[in-house]
Amino acid sequence: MAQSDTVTRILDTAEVLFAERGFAETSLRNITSKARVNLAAVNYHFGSKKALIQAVFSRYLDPFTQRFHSALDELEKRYEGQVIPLEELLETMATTVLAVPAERNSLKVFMRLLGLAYSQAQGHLRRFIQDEYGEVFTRFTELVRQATPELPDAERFWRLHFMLGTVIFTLSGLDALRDIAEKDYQEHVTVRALVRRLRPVVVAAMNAPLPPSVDEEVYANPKTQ
Amino acid sequence: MAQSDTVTRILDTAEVLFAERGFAETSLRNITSKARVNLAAVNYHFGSKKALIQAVFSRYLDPFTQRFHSALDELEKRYEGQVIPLEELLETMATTVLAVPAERNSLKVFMRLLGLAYSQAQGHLRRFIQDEYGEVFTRFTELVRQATPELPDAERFWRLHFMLGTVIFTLSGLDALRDIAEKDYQEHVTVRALVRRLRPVVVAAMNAPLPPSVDEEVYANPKTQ
DNA sequence: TGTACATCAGTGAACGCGCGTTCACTGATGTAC
DNA sequence: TGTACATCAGTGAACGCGCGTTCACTGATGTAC
Repeated sequence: MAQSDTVTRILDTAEVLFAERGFAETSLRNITSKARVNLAAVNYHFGSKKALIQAVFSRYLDPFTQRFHSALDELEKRYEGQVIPLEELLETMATTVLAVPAERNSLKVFMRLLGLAYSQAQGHLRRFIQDEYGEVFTRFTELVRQATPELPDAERFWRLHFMLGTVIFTLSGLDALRDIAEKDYQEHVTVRALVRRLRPVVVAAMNAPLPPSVDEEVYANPKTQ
Repeated sequence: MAQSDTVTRILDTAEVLFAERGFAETSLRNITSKARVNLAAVNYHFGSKKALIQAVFSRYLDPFTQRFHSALDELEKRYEGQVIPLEELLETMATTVLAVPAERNSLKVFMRLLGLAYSQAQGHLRRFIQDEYGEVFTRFTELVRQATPELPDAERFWRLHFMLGTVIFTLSGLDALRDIAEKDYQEHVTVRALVRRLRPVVVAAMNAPLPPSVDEEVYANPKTQ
């Protein structure tokens, strides 16, 4: 086994198992036996299970942030100081998200991992991701701010997270949802088809009318459609 | 300790710990020591950890489905066979979701649990929820179908799940998001305030224009806002 | 009213098991002189 | 060119620990006659 093929095999196997069952539910013995690698190799190469989890994320997020920064650079150059439209920003993000894992056919895995990062306990992981990759997200939200000057800052913040929820929830639960959709509507759903469906929904959501301020709020007439 | 106060204490403690850290990360020893109850009591009263997890869900979902059915009955009576507008349906669902846990001040816990049900491995849990509570969800989606006749069935299916993602992701990650929002925008966010923000977004998302069919799809002119 | 027995909630201690991690070790390859 | 030593990837076996579950038991309350 040449000069750390082992490391790659551990990462490849770990990301699949983590995505399928979560971090706590996946033991190092699961990983190493499936990867046909010695149990002690994980601790030898990564130091600990925590560090392995972080390494799995880095392998996706490092190329992602790099590409996303370049894509945003290009966009800024193309618009020469003019405001970049929201659709362009969303499109660029979608394209980058799709491009990265395409190299190893596992967008699903990437999305499941992101979903887990948010929902699983693993406080260390949220901190790690924020520290290492928070910057590119900040850059993106600043551009979104310029593209949506009419939105109050807090409203924009919440709507971005609403949409983040939509995307992560849908794509990370894709397998289960796809099974239902296939059974009920006889259509096979690709990730790209889903992104096509997501586009108008996300744009409409970001451009939705502002909620009434608290004192204006009244009981809606139930007869108004 | 009178006639199964113990059961209540176990459930009260378990739901909080499960919501905070997930199922696998919460041991029976965590629960029983915090609830100041004997370790063996969980297996005595519930039979197993799995059954305890399901009991925690039933305690929320039983009253929820009951109230939701009544609310839908009332709505159908009020509209006497006419189509119930989408806004009414969404409003009714929101009201019911808010009403149930209000009785014990833990909407947050309820939402975290729902989020976990989707994202954690726990296959038994998804099956349990589908079997026990699938019916009311089916009834609701049928009413939504009547309210949105212009949407293709598959499109409606996906949009409902997009919105489910938004709600579950936002409310289940509420604490973390609230911390950020409070720091950056100096506003304290209540769940009710969030629901107020969610309303127009969800409506706009459901009413978004249909995506172009695959053959119509062309590269958008980057200059069009 | 009294006694014998059954039921039930709860307990304390132990069970075997799988976990992440550690440690002493091997054997191949690279480096210094 | 040859030898001694260092470095490095990888290994096999064991470590202690916390886990869910089980089991024999207690003591209070209810029921039958």
